[in-house]
Amino acid sequence: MIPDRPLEVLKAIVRDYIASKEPVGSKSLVERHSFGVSAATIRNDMAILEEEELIVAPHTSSGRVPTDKGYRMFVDQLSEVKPLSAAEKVAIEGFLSKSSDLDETLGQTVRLLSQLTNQVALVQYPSLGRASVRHIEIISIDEKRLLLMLITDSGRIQQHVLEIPGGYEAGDVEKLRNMLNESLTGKGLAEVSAIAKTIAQKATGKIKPLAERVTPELLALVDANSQEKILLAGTSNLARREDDFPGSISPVLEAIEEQVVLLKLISEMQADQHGVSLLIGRENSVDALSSTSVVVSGYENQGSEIAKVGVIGPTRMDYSSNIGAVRAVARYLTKSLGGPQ
Amino acid sequence: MIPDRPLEVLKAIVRDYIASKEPVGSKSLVERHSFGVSAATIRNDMAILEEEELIVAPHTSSGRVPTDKGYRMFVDQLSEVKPLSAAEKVAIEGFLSKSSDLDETLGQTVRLLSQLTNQVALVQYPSLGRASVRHIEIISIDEKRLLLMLITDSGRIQQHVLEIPGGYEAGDVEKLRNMLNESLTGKGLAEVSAIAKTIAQKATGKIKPLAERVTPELLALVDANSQEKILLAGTSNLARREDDFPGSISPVLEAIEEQVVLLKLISEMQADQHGVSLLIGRENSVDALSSTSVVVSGYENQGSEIAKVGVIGPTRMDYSSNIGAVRAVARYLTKSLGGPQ
DNA sequence: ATTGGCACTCAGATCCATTGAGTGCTAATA
DNA sequence: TATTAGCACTCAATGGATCTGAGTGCCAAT
Repeated sequence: MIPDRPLEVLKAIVRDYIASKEPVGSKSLVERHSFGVSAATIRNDMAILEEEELIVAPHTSSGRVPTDKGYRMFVDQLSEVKPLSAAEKVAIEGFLSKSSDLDETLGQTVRLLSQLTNQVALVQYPSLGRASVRHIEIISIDEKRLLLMLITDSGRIQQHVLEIPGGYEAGDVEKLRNMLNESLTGKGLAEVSAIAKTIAQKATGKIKPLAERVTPELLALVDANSQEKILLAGTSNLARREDDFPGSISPVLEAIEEQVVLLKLISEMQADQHGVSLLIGRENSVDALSSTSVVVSGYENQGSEIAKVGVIGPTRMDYSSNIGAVRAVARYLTKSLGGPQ
Repeated sequence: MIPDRPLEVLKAIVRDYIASKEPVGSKSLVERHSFGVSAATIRNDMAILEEEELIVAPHTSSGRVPTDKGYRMFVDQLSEVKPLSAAEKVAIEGFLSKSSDLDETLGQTVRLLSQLTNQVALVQYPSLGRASVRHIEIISIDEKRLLLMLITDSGRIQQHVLEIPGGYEAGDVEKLRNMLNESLTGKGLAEVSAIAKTIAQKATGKIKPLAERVTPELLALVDANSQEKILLAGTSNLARREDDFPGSISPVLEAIEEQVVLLKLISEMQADQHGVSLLIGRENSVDALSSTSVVVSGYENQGSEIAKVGVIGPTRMDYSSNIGAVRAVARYLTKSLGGPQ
């Protein structure tokens, strides 16, 4: 176990390094903080920390820099996160209270979070594994085209335009719609597939061809729906911190734009005591992201967690305020989604 | 006017510089191209070009680099653009022929173009100044909520969830919907505002409160609809060309993420003989974009241009192939939108 | 108009000495 | 045993000084 003072020294090193980007040495430490001991003593403590691989020296005879493990210990020690300023709270309230449309809400959220933290922000679209059908609608656009809509109880609306080369009759569409709604409303998305197929088979007479045209598209909608998706904002915030990345930032940006990778990453993260979870540096498995940290929190709808929001930035980030911001935004988002329910 | 050979020299300089990123000197020019004259002669020609500010020397004794004006002359001379490879054509066909949903189509387009060109690609959502209402739909979601939809003839679908605190009756909704459709279908979006207001006033009895609740939201939808919007893809492609940007790329990325700025920029661009228009370096008025060039082309729906697609990249880009790709994608996009019409 | 010849320029590479923040170790001290 | 002062040592960074070579501009000859 690490004794007390060395732990304090570690915290001081992390804080100073985050602030200055310079490796921090024993002398500047005793200057900036009042440990009540001399630089030599601090040096002894630093030797312990180095032994434990919590800090490392970029080269012999230079200050120390926290390792991933050091950052990890730092955040785990973090008992309280920096609370948001009043102005920030107002900003959040203002932003999120406006609209009840899911797309808009998420879009605003991600921009808000990126401005709040000066990092790249991300919002995962609600995963719809557990969602269910609220309503299915079929609307006539013109003689040969229909608009098929799927509305889920999480508020997500998905639509697709269908060509009906031979045209259709309004009455048939009406009937089909009623059939679909009767059998599918309230059902989980996972069940839709099986049920819809039996409908297509049960359909008789004039309705049959229409049903056979529509149901596959409905399934496609369900699929598209359960396809995970991430919204990003503030990519330029990463670029602004260019020199926190050895070599070039471009591989980092590439990795972040790669939805699949990001999704896998955040889906594996489990919330900790603050309701926030984070991956520091190489704790994540993506090579290009080895000098970034990810901070995410889940947001909920109807009491169960449906997806995540968070930020991603250089390992050398202000964990305290980022954790605070992510947590706050996740809460407000939950509220905002739960509200109009 | 610039004589013939100097013009050829300019072209060679541009091409060599684009390929090598090194200022190009007289000697390497005569080596790589067969002008049939000596380096000294080329130097004379280069003096002319420099006189005309088409090229410039980074420092006294170094090769020359094209100026914005030089690039401009180069592209204006460009009689034919590089045709796409067969593989690229296949890629375009494959990508775009799939879906008839506008959102999806544009999303695919922008990703495709960014991959094709290795630049940042952008697609402007159709401007709806000239669009008209195809259909208005009101769908019941639950006892206290309605989904209001606006479908325009450009295929764009916009929706918004409405809270009706006091609840509503299905019949009233039906009536209102019919009223709205009767008076608004086929009308231009610009006219909707005035007409919708009179409907709210004409409404009587039970329908009146509902109408008064719905029409403002409808107007909001029209507004949101005519609000211009741009889709981006491949931001990391810019980062990969970091060293084409003096100082840092981050201001460039910031400017590009600033929708308003970009919109203004591309809306002012007029197509040239190839159906493509471009801004080179400082030809655009955005300071942060002074070392980027923008290549855009309009795409059409129903014969009239509705919006633009294009790429943005460092001034030192391969204009020929980028122009080719942008033009091709714009054409396929037009076809793809026009097709299901 | 073109060319060979030549002096000139200057960014970039290479080498070297200097500097100073920071270290690790040891012996003295509380 | 924990702390400290003292000191020799290390090494990145800094700032000349020098060298090199690609490339130029100009001129006299063709």
